Amino acid sequence: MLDEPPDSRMKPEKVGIHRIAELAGVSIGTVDRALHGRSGINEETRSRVLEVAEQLGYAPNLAARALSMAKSSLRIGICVPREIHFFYDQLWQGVLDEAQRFSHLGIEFLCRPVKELGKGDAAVFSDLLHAEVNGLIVTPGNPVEMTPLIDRAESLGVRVICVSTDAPGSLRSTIVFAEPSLNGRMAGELLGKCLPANSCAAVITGMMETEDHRKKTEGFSDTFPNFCAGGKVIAVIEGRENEEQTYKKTLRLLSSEPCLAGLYVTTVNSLPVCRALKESQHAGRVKLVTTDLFPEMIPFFNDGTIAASIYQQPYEQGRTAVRVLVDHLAAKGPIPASNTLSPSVVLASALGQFREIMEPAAAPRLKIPKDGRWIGRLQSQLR
Amino acid sequence: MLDEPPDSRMKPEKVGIHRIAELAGVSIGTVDRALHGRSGINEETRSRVLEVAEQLGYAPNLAARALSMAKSSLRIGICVPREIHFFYDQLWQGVLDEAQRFSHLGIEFLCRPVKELGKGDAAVFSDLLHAEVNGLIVTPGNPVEMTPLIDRAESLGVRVICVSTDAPGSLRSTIVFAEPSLNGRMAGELLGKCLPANSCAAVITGMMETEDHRKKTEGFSDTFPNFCAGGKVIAVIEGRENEEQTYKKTLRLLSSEPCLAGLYVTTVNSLPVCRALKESQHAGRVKLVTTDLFPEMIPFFNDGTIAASIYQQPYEQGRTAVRVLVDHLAAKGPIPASNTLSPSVVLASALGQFREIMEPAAAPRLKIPKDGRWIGRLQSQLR
DNA sequence: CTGAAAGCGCTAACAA
DNA sequence: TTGTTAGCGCTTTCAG
Repeated sequence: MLDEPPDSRMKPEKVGIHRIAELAGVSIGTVDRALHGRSGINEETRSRVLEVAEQLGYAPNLAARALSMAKSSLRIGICVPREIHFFYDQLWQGVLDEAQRFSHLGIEFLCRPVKELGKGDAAVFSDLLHAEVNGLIVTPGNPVEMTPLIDRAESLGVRVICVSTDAPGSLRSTIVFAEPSLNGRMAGELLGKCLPANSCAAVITGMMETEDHRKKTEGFSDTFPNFCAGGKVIAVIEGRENEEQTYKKTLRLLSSEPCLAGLYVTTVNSLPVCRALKESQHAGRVKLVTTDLFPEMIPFFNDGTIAASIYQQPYEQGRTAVRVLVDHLAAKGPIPASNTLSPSVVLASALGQFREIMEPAAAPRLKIPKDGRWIGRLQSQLR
Repeated sequence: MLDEPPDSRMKPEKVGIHRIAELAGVSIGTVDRALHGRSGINEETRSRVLEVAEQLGYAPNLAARALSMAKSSLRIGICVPREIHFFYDQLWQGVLDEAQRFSHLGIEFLCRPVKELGKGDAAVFSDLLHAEVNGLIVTPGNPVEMTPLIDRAESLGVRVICVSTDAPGSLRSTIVFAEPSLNGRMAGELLGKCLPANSCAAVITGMMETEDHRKKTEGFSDTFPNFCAGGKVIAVIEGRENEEQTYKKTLRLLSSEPCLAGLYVTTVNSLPVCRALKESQHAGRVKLVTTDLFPEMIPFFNDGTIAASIYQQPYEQGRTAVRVLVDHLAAKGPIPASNTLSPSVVLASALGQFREIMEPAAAPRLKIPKDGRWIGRLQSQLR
């Protein structure tokens, strides 16, 4: 163990706008104008200042900036559904957790949860626009209806980030999500690799009108045969988000298609499928790949009914959306054109890793301020 | 589209030490003393101030604090290997990216890369301790040698976070990693589910003396039979991190065990195994699960030689380590006892999601300041 | 024991 | 076109 004397590090001369001003022979006001491309400065002076800054490797002190801009602080609006809990609780939690971490930048978060995907989000959205937000995080349940609103926001200089669901034709600054077709393709690859050649598989989805459901189904159908020689997708069943209907249709499918070896459920509605499989003695024999993850699925993982689940990581989606927006707004960084998360493959052995999700006790029913108002702040550190 | 008038939100009165001082009828100096448990204040006054603060839900403005404490700012030391590139470049990148995001807190990062895991890290570590860091991020390649150093650091009030590798007996504040045995178990479950009953599998590892390699191997051996009825792990081969040796041993295994149906490589050394499989016409027929991910693996994914890879997400590990440490140091938040990431299952269909890793062009060979000194700063935003 | 005041580095409004 | 100056909210030092 070397016990060397503290190394003699020299303090590198602080480089701030004052230093630049000094070296360039101007005042800090001018330096500021040069650095920010503001008007009212001689081009010659500007380039001289910039050169000095560059030479010094100047980087602004963001703490100082945040502080000095404290009055005109940033406001971020959030318009995301409450239902389905399983998914959006996690998303909200991610948003709030990350928001909290930026409390010191004095960023204000206006949380406006909507009841359900696509229900009343347009009203809430334009409401937030009027609140003069600088950025908006939204889950556009109804892209067609939402697109003009998003475009208007962007044209007003309000950066819009879509989370979890896209509004493809719109001018939104970026999207944070797990591509639905990728979900389908991963499921297809997994099942294709796990089943013997010439196997039959089926998809149980919600409704093919829904883009998300359709894309997952297509992704699966395209991919499965590539990984299972001679494999076929013999049925696509629409459960229409209804438990009873899904349960019955699954039972019917199982009895009418005895060759069935694999099943892919594209929605969160996997419990009725699990029940149908168990009750008809198919559990474990028909390989089941589901979507997302919630506590009620645990037993079906443990007894082998569910082979794997493709998890869209809502918590990470929420965190990422906030992070990207804040990085852009506060640090003036660029916004990546897209931030697609890779869905993760959940296996029984790794269930323990998704603790936050599996222990409702640890994350008591998420409380979002009723009045929709929420200001970032860290836990009180009094004492 | 509702065009309502801007809602009449009242500005919530800013709550800072001035506000507290006002309401408590004291000066900001006194408030500061109360809030920080400093001496020289009447206990009665203190509790009154604290009460007011609590009532107001006061949270300090960290930007202001960082600014005013600019001289005595936080210092974080980072002691992580350079080699193997595949893995540690990503880890470093995650560390630097996240560090950069905290530049506004005026945190100073002392980066001291060591050549290779366990090579000279003790010296670097105690060096950093002398630099009076407040926190340390380290990859203890040789836990036994490192433990006393870590313990000393912690006893000096320096929080130590282990990344990627643990020093189990030490007093380190927390660990950020993907549990090796979990890697093995996931690989075992995947192969077990993809192979028919009574299949034979084998493990190719580095050396069983290495804890990481041993744990992965054990995890796999324990799990595989649970998911493959009658399945057996018929061989554990030590490639000793040597390409040639691994290649030859794999070839030998393949010819001596014609029943072999599955293979799990626990180390980054999977290329020679891929080559052996292809050249002996076993590619695709023997299901291969590998570890980690780097560009040279792409073709083997695409042609089906590699069925899946268990990826330890080094980038996320680096980011998480910095985030946890900064959250604790700057915001005085608690340090979670452990932060285990779930390894992700990489499939051919999802390769595109790991773009950062797959496109060396996009991330030109990571540059870590040679002198080991690095101060958080955002990319120069000069014009 | 308590109050007053000087910055930290930057932005923005106002003067020249 | 440029310089000057008043804060932003907090820590810290120096008086009272």
